[in-house]
This record gives sequence, structure tokens and C-alpha cells, in this order.
Amino acid sequence: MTDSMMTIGEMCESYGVTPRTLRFYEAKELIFPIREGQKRLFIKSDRARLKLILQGKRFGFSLEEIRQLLNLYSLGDQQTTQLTKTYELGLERLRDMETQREELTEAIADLRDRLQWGETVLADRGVKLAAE
Amino acid sequence: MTDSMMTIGEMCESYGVTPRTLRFYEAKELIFPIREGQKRLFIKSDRARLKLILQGKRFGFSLEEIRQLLNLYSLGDQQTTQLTKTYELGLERLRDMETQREELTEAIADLRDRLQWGETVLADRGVKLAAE
DNA sequence: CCTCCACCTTACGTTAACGTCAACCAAAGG
DNA sequence: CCTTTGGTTGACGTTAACGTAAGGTGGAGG
Repeated sequence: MTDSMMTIGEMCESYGVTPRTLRFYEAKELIFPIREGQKRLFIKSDRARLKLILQGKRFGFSLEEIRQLLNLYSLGDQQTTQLTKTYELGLERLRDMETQREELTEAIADLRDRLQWGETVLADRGVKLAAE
Repeated sequence: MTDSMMTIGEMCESYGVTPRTLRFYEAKELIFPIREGQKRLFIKSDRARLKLILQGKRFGFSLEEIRQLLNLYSLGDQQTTQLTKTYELGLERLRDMETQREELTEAIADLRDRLQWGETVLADRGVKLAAE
């Protein structure tokens, strides 16, 4: 109704996933769409979470790890103990991601060198590459 | 013999993997250890490849994608056509990795904010965090 | 000679993350 | 009223990336 509500189909269209995927994520408690009768309805926060899920997957996190991280994004009225654990978990993840970024930076530089080399080899063999 | 040769056990020790993993990678044609009778022997280039494999996995690449990438790291006397394809594949991966790096940078900043916020909340509740 | 150890192959088991299929409901349109 | 459209819940299938268990080999040491 209000355009803040989306059906499962619209969600799939928007984010390039299948219904099965969204239902699966719900079953794994990564998202919590509300129900109108039988049907699922997704609101803004669901979309925010989904974005984070898809991003997390690109970084190589498992769905379970992502589920933990998502709690960081909906911190509210939890017990202090739980909150502290979540915080520390977040710190760990942050270190992970920073490490990963450094490695990625190196790997990119490396790959770039290889490609440069490949270019010259191909040039030597008289191959014209699509200029870009 | 020469310390440039390593047994499967030594490899596992060095890189924190299981024998099964190395045999699996060989079966998938990601590494090509030489044989002394039955036994596998790993030389320097095998170790270089293994490093790249493990790194690639951290970036979320599948073994099959990694296998493609590895060809870039052993370009030699292949046909020019194949070489060109490999080169273009490498370019694609490079774009992927650069994109991933940007996203990762954003995600890190984001997570950092959350943690900062979490810190203040915990501080308000009188929780002392391990200073670092 | 026997045993242990490190390695081997073959083959079936496992987990994550969905895909696919069957059978069902409910609102909307012709 | 019937059919289409878009959703639902099981339940079983699939792929990647290994784990694991069973049984076999070859050399070193007691």
C-alpha cells in the first residue's frame, strides 16, 4: 500500500534474488518480514538488512556470521552482557575486514602487474586488445 | 631432499590445511605436485600456487574461479587465443576485486561507526571494555 | 620378521545455500 | 464460474568443498 511495503516479488526484482532465497533467509532468522494473512510484506528495515546480507556474502561471510553481524545493526534494548558480546564480535569482524582489505589491496596490485605483463606479451604477438 | 621439496605432511603443517585438501586441489587441477613413486612432492611453485588459492578463497572466489586465475600466474607458451581469453578473464576479476575493495572500505567505515556507538552505550551502562 | 608410520586410493558422508517440484490458497479479471 | 497471477508450505534434489573411514603400500627401526 504505502510504497514502504513490498511484496516478495518486488523484493526479488529489486535485489536480484529468488523468492526461495528470501524465505530461506527468513527461516534462518536473518530477516523478519511481517505477514498480511499468509503473505510476507517487506519494509524498509528488511531491505536494509537484505542489503547487508548480500554485501556480507560478497566478503565471504557465511550466513551464520552475517546473522551475528546483523545484530549490531539493530542494537536496542538487549541485555548488557549480550550487548558486550555482540560488540566484541563486531570488533573481531572489523579486524577481519581490515586484514582482508589489506590482502585485497596487495592482490590487486599483483594481478595488475600480471595483466600488464600479459599485455606486453600479447602486443609482441601482434594482438590488438579492445582499448578502454 | 633439497629443502625445496616438501612432503604432503610438511605442506599441511606449513599452510594449515589437511592432506585431503591438497589431494582435492590436485584432483581439481589447481596444483600439480610431482610424484616420487606414489608419494607427492611439492616444490616452490606449488607453494606459491597454494598461497594464491588460500588467498583467493578469502576473497570469496570459488575454486573454479581460482583455477582460471592461476593460469594467469603461469602464462607461458599457451596459444595466443587462450592467452587472450585468460587475459580478459583476469581483467574482469580485477574489476571485481576493485569493486569489492570499495564496498569493503565503506562497510568498514560503517561498522566502525556502529562500534563507536556501541562503545558509548556500554560506557553509559558503566561497562568497562578491555582497553587496547 | 613384525610393527609402526606416513603416505596412498576409493568411496561414501556432510554442510551450506539454495533450486526445484508438487499441491495448495486467494484475489482479480473476463 | 473458471482461469490466471502471485503467493504459500513442505519435501526432496543439487553443488561445492571438503571430512572420514576402510583397506593397501613401502621403508625404517627394534
